[in-house]
Parts: sequence; structure tokens; C-alpha cells
Amino acid sequence: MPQIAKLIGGKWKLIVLQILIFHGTHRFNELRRKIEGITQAMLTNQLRALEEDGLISRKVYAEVPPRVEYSATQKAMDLNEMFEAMHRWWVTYEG
Amino acid sequence: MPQIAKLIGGKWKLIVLQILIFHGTHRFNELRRKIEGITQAMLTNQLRALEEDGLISRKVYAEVPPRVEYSATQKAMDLNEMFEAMHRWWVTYEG
DNA sequence: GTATATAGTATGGTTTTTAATACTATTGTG
DNA sequence: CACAATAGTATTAAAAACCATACTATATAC
Repeated sequence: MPQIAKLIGGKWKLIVLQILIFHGTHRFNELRRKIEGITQAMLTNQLRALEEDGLISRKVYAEVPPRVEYSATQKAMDLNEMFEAMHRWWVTYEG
Repeated sequence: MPQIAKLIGGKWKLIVLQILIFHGTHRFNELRRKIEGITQAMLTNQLRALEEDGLISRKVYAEVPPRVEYSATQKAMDLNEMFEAMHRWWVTYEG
């Protein structure tokens, strides 16, 4: 698993994935509000990258104002075990 | 677990940890040979960072030529579940 | 005396990430 | 008409990560 760091690495991807995996579908600005410190450009960026890697899916509604919803794909959902292990570890050592 | 990415992130840390956790203590140049593409400077770097975060320990032997051994600490060892989950996922989707 | 091996440090440069800011389109409301 | 809300894009700049290369010390082998 040499390149897993690319899928998951960086400052924001884990946070985005965690939200979408454990708390379901979110709109762009909902994510923005939940992830403090992230800029709009960065969020767009990370979402695009995650989409390219097949970890999230993007659904655009033809409404005004526009609505775009992001969800975790099955591929991302299957990361939940990893997240849970990570979380247990985190609680033990840094929580 | 917001900052876990810092402990684990980057291009090399996961690889270094995986080697030390699952294959035991290694000397500097043993690691260097196992991790293709890494430079000496980068390896030193990553090892220092991991040491600072308490994930690896460093033992220097007063010999010539010098010998320095790196091992995973218990804290790092406890990441094995995360690694295993990660590995299963990797095999499913990218293997 | 020369070469070799180990585990580094130092320096400079490139590439990638991240950030800040301004800008767009659309339509319903007052 | 002005304004607000959403989900972006574009541009520029700054910071961080990464890489290549050269250099060090030391004892032993030849």
C-alpha cells in the first residue's frame, strides 16, 4: 500500500472523509462550516481530488441557488474500519 | 483526531512505520535500502519527526563504523490495527 | 597511505500545498 | 433596482515538503 498516503494524505482529506462516512451526505457549505479553517478554494480542491479517486460522489441539483451534495462512495465507506482503528488509537494516545 | 495526519502524513512516514512495526528493528541503511526512492536527508528527517512524536526509538551504539538502530515504540505498535485495516482496504480496491 | 562503510549534516533549489482575495451566475425577495 | 444566498472559478502569493548533491568523522582492511 505504498500510495495510500496520496488518497488520504494532506491536511483535509481525512476530515472530509470522516464527516461524509460517519455523518452522511453534506452540501458544500455544510462541509465548509463543519471544517473550521478551510477555505472555499481548498475545499473545492480536496473534493475534486477525492472525487477523482472515487471516494466521494457529487450530485448537482439544477436549482437556484445551486445545490451540490457530496456523499461517500462504497469505496470510502469501506475505510470505516481504518477510521475506527485510528480513532481508538487517537483516544488512547492523544485524547 | 484532527491532527493525526501530521503524525502519519507525508510521503514516507507510513512506509517507515510499516517496516518497523511489522518487520522489527532496522539500522539506518537497512531502512534506506528497503525504501526505494528516499534520500538520506529525507530519511533522517522523517526518522527525527517520528522520534519526536514518540513513534520510534533510536539507539546509538558507540562503534566504528557507527551503528544506529530504529524500532517502533509501543505507541507505534498499537497502530497495527489501523495498518491492517488499511491493508485490507488497499488489497480490495487497489491491489 | 588509500579506500571503505556508516550515519549522518549543510546547502540550495524545485515542486507541491495551502492561503487570501476577488470574481462569476442565478433567481427570489423587498 | 439592490441585495442575499449558493457553489463555485481565477489569480497571486506564501509556506511547506521534497530532492540532489556535496561534505563530515572514524576505525579497520589492504
